[in-house]
Amino acid sequence: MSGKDRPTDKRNAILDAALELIAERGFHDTPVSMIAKVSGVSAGIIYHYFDSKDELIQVLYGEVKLDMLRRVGEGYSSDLPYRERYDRLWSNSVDYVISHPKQMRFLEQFENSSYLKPTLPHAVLVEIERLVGFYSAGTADGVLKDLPPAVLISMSVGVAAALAKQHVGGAVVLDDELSSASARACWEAISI
Amino acid sequence: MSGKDRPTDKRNAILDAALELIAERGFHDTPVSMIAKVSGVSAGIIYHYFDSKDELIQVLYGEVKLDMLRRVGEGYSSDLPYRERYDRLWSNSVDYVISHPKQMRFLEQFENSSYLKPTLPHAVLVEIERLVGFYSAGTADGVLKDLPPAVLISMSVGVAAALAKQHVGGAVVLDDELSSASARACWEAISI
Amino acid sequence: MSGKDRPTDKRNAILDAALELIAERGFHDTPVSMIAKVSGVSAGIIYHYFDSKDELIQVLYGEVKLDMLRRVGEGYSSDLPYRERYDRLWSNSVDYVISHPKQMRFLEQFENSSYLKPTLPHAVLVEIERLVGFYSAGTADGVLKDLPPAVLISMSVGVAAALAKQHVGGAVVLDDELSSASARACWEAISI
Amino acid sequence: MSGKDRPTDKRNAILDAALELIAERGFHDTPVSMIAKVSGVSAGIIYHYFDSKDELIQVLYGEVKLDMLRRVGEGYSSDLPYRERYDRLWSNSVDYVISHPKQMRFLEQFENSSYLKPTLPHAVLVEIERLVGFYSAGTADGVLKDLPPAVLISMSVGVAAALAKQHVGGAVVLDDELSSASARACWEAISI
DNA sequence: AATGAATGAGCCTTCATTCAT
DNA sequence: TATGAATGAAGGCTCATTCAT
Repeated sequence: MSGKDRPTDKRNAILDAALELIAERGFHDTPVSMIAKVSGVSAGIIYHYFDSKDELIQVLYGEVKLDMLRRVGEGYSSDLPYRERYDRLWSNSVDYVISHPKQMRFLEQFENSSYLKPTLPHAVLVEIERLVGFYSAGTADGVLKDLPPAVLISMSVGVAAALAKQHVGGAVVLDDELSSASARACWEAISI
Repeated sequence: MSGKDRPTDKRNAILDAALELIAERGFHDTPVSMIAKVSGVSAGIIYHYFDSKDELIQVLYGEVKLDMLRRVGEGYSSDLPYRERYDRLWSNSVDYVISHPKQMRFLEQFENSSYLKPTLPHAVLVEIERLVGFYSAGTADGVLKDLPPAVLISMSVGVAAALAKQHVGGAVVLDDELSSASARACWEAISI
Repeated sequence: MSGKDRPTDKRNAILDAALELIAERGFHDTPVSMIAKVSGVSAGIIYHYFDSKDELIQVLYGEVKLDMLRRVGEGYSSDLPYRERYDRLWSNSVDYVISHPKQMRFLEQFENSSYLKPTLPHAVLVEIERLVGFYSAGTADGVLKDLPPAVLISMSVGVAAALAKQHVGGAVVLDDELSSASARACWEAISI
Repeated sequence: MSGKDRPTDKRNAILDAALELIAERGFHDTPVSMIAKVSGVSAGIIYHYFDSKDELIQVLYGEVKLDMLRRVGEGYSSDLPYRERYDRLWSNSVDYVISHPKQMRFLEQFENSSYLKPTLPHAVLVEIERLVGFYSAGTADGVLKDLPPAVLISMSVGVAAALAKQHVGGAVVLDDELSSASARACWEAISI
C-alpha cells in the first residue's frame, strides 16, 4: 500500500460504497452521509468528486452498465458460428447476473426509477450496438428469424437474464443442465 | 352519480392519485401532501384510510397487481386447446402492458424497490397459481416442453411483456403482425 | 341498567377515562380521540360536554382536587383534641395517597404543568380554608408553634403525602408503625 | 473569550434555551424549532448534538439534577457537628430553590411526567448517596431518630424545599427568621 | 484535498376541533 | 344528543448541500 491514497482510490471507494448501499437499501434510504461513512471519507469531499448525489448515481450507473455489457460480450468473436456465439452470450448473461447480484439490484432499481435518462452514455451505446450487430447479422445471414433485433434479444439474452434473476431469488434452480435446455429452447424461438 | 361521495370514492381517489403520481414521479418524489392535493382531500384524511404512506403503497400494489393478473387471465378457459389459450395469454399480456402504462411503471418500480415484501397477498397468489397451472398441465399433457413453469413463463408471457414494454418506450413498434410473429416464435421455444 | 344512559353518565365516563389515561400516559400522549374510545363515546360528543380538551382537564382537576381535600378532611371535627385531629389528617392523607395513585399522578402532573391556573375553584378554596383553620386555631390556642399555617402544613400533611408517595413508588415501606412514628416526629416539629 | 464558538458553546446554548423555554412553557409547548431559534442555531444541528428531543431533555435533566444536588451538598463536611451540617443542608436547599426557579420548574415537570426513567445517572446516584449518608450516620450516632433516611429527608430537606417553593410562589415570605425557625422546628422532628 | 459542523427546506405524521348527517 | 369523517396547522426529524477551517 502506498503511503497516500490516490484520489482515484477515494473516488472508487465512494462509488463502491454507493453501489453496495443502494443495492441493499434503495436510493432513498441511502443518505450521502452514509455513503461517506461506509467509504471512509467525509461527506463534504463527495461534492468534490461529484456535483450532486444525482450525478454520483448517474456516473455509477454508467460504469456498472458498461461493465455489465462488456462482460456479457466477453470472449465473443464474429469468427465463431452463430450458435456458438449465441451460447456464449447466453452463458455470459447467466453468469453475470448470478455473480453480480448487487450490480443487478442497482441496475434494476435505476432503470425503473426516475433517475433513468433518455440518453445513454456513448460507450454504453457502443456495446449495445455490438450486441444488436450479432442479431441483425444473424437475420441477414438467414440464420435467425426476420424479427427486429430488439425482439430477438428479448427472446434470448432477455430470457437468460430473467431466469438467472429467478435463480438468485430462489424461484428456480438454474443448474447447467436447465440453463442449456433453456438456451436450446430459446434458440428454437429465434433461429429459422 | 349521487351528490354525495361514498367513503369508498375518497379512498379510491387517493389510490388513483397515488398511482398516477408515483408512476410519473417515483415513490420519493411523491409526498403524501401531493397525493392529497391531486385527489382533492386533506392530507390528514389519508391516515384515516391508511396507516401510513407505506401501507397505502402496499395496498395499491396489491390492487394493481391483482387487477393485472386477472386481466391477463381473462377469457381463459381450460376447454380451449393449448395453443389458443397461449395466444390468449400472449395478447392479454401485450394489451395490458400497452394500455396500462401507469400501472406498469408503478409495478416495476415497486417490485424493484425495498417496498417489495417476500409474501404476496393471497388473492394474488391464487391468480399466479392459475397461470402456473396452464404451463404445468401443458407439460403433463406432452404439449409443452418439460421445463419448470417459471421458465416457460419467462419464455412466453415474460417476452410478451418485455416486447410490449419496448413498444411503449418506442424501441419497437409492436403491431399485430409483429406480435403474432413473436408469439409464434416463442411458441416454438416452449412447445415440443 | 336503564334503557338509556343519562347524559351525566357519559360525562362521567369521559372524565374517568381522561383521568385514567392521563395518569398513565400524560397529557400529551392522551389524544381526545383516545379518551373517546376508552370512554365509549364519539370524539365529537366530548365537545358537547366540554368546550375544549383544556377545559375538560380543568374540570377534571377541580373534581379530583376537591374530592381529595374532602377525603383528607373526612371525619374531622373541631370537638376533638388537636392531637387527635392531627392524627386524623395524617392518616387520611396517607390513606388517600396510597389508595388513589391515579388521582395523585394526575394531580401532580397538573400542578407541575402549565395547565395550572393561579385561581382555584371556590369549593376547593373552601376546603383549603378548613385545613388552614385547623393550624391557625392550633397556633392561637397555644398548641401549635407560631408559624404560618402554610409552613405547619408542609411540616405535617405535606410530609405525610411525601412519605405515602414514596411508599407507592417503593422507596420506603410505610406500614402502620412507621406511619405512626413519623406522625409523632412531625408532631414534635409543629407542636409547642 | 475567543472569537469562535467552541462546539460545546453551541451545545450549551441549546441546553440553556431548552431549560428556559421548558420551564416557562412546558415540554409540549416547546417545539424544537423554538429551542433552535432562542439558542441561535438551526433546527437541524440540534440533532447533531442530541439523538432526539427526548434525549435532549434526558441529558438536560441529568445535568440540572446533578448540579442541584451538588449545590445542596456544598460546603458540607463530616467534620462538622450534625446540627451544623443540618443547617448547611437546609440553607443550601432553600437558597437553591429560591435562586433557581427555572431549574426547579423544569425538575418538577420532568419528575412528574412520563419522561422520568426508573434509573438515574450514576453521578446523580452518588450525590444522593452522600445525602443519605448524613442521615444514616446521624441515626447510627444516636443523634437522629431511628427512622429510614428517606423519611428523615422528607422531614427536613423536603420541607425546606417545599417552603422555598412556596416563597417563590408568593404563598409565604421565607425570610431568614422564618427559615431559621422552620429549620429549628424540623430539627425537633428528626433529632432525638 | 479534506473535514464535519451547520443550514434549512421539506417530509411524514398527529391531533384538537368542526360539521354534515 | 350523537357520530366519525374531514380538516389543517404544527411538530419532530432527515438529509442534500454548503462553508469555515
